[in-house]
Amino acid sequence: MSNSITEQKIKEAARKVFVKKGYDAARTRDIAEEAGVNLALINYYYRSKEFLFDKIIIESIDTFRNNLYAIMNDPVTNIHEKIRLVVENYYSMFEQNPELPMFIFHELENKNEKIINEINPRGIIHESVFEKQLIEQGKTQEEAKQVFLNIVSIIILPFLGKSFIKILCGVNDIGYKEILDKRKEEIPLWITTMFNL
Amino acid sequence: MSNSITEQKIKEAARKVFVKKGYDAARTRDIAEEAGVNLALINYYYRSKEFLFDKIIIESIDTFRNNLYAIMNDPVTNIHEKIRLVVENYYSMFEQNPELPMFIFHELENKNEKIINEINPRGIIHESVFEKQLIEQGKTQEEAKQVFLNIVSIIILPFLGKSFIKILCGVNDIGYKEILDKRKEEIPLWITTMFNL
DNA sequence: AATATTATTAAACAAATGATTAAAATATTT
DNA sequence: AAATATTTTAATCATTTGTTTAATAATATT
Repeated sequence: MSNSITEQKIKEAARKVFVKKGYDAARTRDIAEEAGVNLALINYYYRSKEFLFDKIIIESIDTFRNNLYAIMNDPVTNIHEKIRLVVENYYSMFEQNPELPMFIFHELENKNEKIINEINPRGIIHESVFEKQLIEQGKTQEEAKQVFLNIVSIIILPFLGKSFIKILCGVNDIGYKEILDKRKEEIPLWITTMFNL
Repeated sequence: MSNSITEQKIKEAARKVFVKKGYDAARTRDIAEEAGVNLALINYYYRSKEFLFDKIIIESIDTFRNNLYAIMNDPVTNIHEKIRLVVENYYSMFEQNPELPMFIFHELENKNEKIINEINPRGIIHESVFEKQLIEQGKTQEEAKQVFLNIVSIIILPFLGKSFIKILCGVNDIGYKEILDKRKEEIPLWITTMFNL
């Protein structure tokens, strides 16, 4: 009953369609077609478009969140290693799935009340190992949050705003890719320089 | 005929509704109601939802773009003043209209082919005064792009991802606001430190 | 004042869309 | 093998939604 092949096919197709088009533009018929499955089976297995969507967005956010959490709370790695790992983690995630960050950010801003109650509420930076390590370096809790926020901003925004960046920098797809690759190397250094780490 | 009161009311209402809900979730009936105007008048004055949307998104992007362009090409201000002006410009823009950045970024990624052809194609950083000033400081063109991109990333991402940041940092609306206010002061220093300016 | 043009309205249309139903096919249990 | 439960299908429903239409009102022009 639970976790039939069909059920899995629907979820995978839904993930694909929702991530690509967003909740509002995604059609249940798109999902059924992508899954190669009769339209009615979506409601049969998942009750409604909205229930199906909630499952997927919550899974996406949790994956996103948990990766970050694991890196930031590893007691073995130091500050510099953590920064490098965060960069590598998100670069590989977003290079494989360039539409994922916009999906998460957009849907989270859109329908936040409902979703937020369902995802793991534990803050990632607050009382993390990363925070402790920064405090050992003489930073305050508030500064630690800003360090963290700048890491995330510098990594994610270029993935969120591909077209935006192409316009701003006056480059094409190749130029965009070059800029991103170059950044990947520089980000850890930028962060350590910026905060004297 | 052109620019009647009704026509303006529709455009203003449409801007409000589109920015808040996005193209896909916005209903022509929402716009008509917000404008206090008969539904048919939308098509009477603007032909279709899509034509109306295009007008608004292109205006939004151009405003966004032109503000940045003006600051970055002012021959009078130096690098540090430009950075501060960019920060102040976008903070005041986004504090007044917090949903604007997500609107622009999301729609730009969504329907980019059509929109991109209509907006001012001139790159903002390429051959700008800001770029020249950075080159005088010994930076390359590629480095200048990265400087610019980091400024934009650090400023905009926290506005794009309010919920995201609240989750990551484990703060509420007040904590979010405090973080943003604090950043505003720090960003120029971060950028100059990061790039040795 | 008469006429033409423009603006507005209420109603309706056609297509799209999420969901349901009842029957058929398939699998499982007795 | 028969009976029962589960899965799948095609058709249909009820709403929603962008758009159009035809009539009316308001305004401008002659």
